[in-house]
Amino acid sequence: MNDTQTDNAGVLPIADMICFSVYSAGHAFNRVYKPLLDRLGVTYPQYLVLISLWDRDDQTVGALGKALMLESNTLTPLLKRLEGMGLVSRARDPQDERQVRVKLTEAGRALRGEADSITMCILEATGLPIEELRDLQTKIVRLRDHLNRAAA
Amino acid sequence: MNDTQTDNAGVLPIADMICFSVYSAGHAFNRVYKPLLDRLGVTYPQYLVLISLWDRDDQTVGALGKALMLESNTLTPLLKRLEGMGLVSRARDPQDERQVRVKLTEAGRALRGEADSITMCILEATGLPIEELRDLQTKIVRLRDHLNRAAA
DNA sequence: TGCGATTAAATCGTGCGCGATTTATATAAG
DNA sequence: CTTATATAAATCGCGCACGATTTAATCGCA
Repeated sequence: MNDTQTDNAGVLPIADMICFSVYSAGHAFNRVYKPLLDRLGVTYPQYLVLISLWDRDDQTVGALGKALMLESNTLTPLLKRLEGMGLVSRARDPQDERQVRVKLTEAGRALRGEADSITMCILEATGLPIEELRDLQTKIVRLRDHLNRAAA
Repeated sequence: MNDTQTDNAGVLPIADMICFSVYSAGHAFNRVYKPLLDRLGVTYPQYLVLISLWDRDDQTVGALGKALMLESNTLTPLLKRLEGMGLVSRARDPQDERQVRVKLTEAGRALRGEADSITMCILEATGLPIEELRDLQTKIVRLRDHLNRAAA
């Protein structure tokens, strides 16, 4: 026991905690994405919404929330910002007025052309080969799904 | 090409993006931590500060920021909240008045007793064996450090 | 048909995270 | 010494996240 201060039995140093690794890795991704997304004028969560709509246009707030694992209290103001920028439109579904359908505008579709180069920059920045990233991705998803099941 | 809408060449579905896995795994950790930390009355970032101080008391804002990879604009208000709760004290260093030294109060030290059971709950919630978590942790740290180096 | 229960978004308040800037102190160079 | 530079923290503004609540529309069922 040669700790500088106290008996550390039990409590891991922060650097060794997997939750902190995930937490700080999220911040690190943001730092890499920021300058790339600044050129599009969108934030990272906004970019995720665009990706989701590029894949499937005309989704409800709820469907977007399910895909991104976010609630309407997060998405509603974010979508209003995207609408304000002219990248998406929001309108009540006439078939079910409770739902709001989100669609890409022409400007929103146009940004899709930038996505591939951004992805390449990110892959480059990870410094890891693609197979390793895929493997890591699979493991993190498994971890996340376990956590979400435990939280429910 | 049997996509419902468009030609998806190049843009991965969100679910397959490693950045999104990390992003959503961070949220998942928070969801598991929330009810555990609520009983202590602290948030997850505040808890990280406490862990850092339990390991080494009497740190400057800058040192905490380095450990947690956060800036003073994030830490200062957070530390003021911890001070308001009576868990830490903040005081200018007489040797260098630019620096603020953060120390645990008796109440702050007392919370340390709860930490082990929280860690056990989290490990349990991951649903993964300890060796696998350690391996995953190492890989995520490597990814994070690559990203931070690329962002710099 | 009517009315309670359910569902979908939106609203509100709090606490991060961070870019940009400011304030205050310390250090270095002439 | 004094002035320029560097460093540490704080301040300000904005955009997430999310718990709790509210509003509005639909569904279930007698």
